[in-house]
Amino acid sequence: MKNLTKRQAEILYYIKDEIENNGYPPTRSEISKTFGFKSPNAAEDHLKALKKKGVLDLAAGTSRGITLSNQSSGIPVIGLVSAGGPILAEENIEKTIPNNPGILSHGIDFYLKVKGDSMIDVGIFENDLIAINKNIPVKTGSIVVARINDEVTVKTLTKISDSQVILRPENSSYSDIEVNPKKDNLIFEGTCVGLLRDFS
Amino acid sequence: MKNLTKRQAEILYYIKDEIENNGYPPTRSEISKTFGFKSPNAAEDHLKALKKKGVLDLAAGTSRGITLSNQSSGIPVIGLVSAGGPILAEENIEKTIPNNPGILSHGIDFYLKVKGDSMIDVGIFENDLIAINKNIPVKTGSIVVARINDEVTVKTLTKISDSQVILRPENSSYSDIEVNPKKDNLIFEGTCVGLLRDFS
DNA sequence: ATAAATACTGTATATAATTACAGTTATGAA
DNA sequence: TTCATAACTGTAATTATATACAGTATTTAT
Repeated sequence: MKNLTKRQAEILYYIKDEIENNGYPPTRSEISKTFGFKSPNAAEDHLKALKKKGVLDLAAGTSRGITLSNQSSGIPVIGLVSAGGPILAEENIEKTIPNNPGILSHGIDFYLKVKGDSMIDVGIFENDLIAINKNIPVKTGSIVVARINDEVTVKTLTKISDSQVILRPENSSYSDIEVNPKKDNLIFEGTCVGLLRDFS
Repeated sequence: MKNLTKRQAEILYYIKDEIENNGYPPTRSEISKTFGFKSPNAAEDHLKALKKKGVLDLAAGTSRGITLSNQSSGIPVIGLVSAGGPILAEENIEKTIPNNPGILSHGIDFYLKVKGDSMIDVGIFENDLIAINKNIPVKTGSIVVARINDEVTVKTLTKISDSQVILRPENSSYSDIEVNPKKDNLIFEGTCVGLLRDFS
């Protein structure tokens, strides 16, 4: 996705929101009213800019003819995470799947494709997609996505203090992972809020 | 949902389809063109009838102002199935959750809330929602929803013939269920195409 | 330094869209 | 039989909407 300006992002977000709430996109006038524009042409200009950047499409001569591109309406699925950069970096996004507000009780920032069998005792299997929320504060008992010295892992958080964090694999063949946040580089990427499995 | 006429169901389905494909609902003219009506008022009449029956809502003076009710856009979640009637009977529907075309590779007719632990070895846990497609022909190896003498169960289908059907619980503590379709009343309600779990 | 992009105001217009009113025909229920 | 519902045709008017053109001011790349 090309870099959107702050204003453009606001407008895209508003359109997304309107579609979620009303079931149909806003008109130029509605956009203008919301943002306080005195001319519908301000909205028109923004829509053209957003179209140019590929985040939406406009059907000519069609009222409310705004379609969000999959990219901007979908939720990214993260496969293997490359070392270094942020988890949501373009190179980590395997695909996007349509957003479904209301399907889970918490918001979903991304899906992570599960590797390995370290969580099978709680029914998380290889290739399952776990739904991650980045903003819920991590707490003991939650299943979290943690990055320890640049390696991304999914575990149950069983203890968290300044000097010791314990991450538990939910599989009796594995042992707890102890991390000292003062020595190791530990980042919590989010909390698991749901699971999606496709039998195909 | 009040009983829709065949025509009304066709029109509702078309609207649903348009929203899925375009991202916005059709106009009266577009509906009329699709169904060959010579007057946009035919569509208007249908919309009013559908609104009266509660399956959609119309925003006055608003182009494409059609919102599908949750009931008609969502997918039913089936909790406990009462004996007798069809699985999708109103009384079995616990709630509906928004439809998300594209989230799984097969269509979803309903979700079934899992009871018991008979499928934990394949990661299906109590209270998980399994996504069911009614129309995929059942085959060995699939996880199916079967109704045996009016009791609904989820198992792996391991053998199917005229005289013997074997349903396997995926939990080493349970034994295979053998059914003789000639003697017992066996109905396949659908095939499991996915799984949804909400950590809340 | 200059061009291009961003972020608007202001005006105007063709046309897209809703929606009312007046009918017709058929069907099933009271 | 008569009334309500369903399923349309046909016309028309108001208003909702897209969208072009002409500007202005600011910021950002080159």
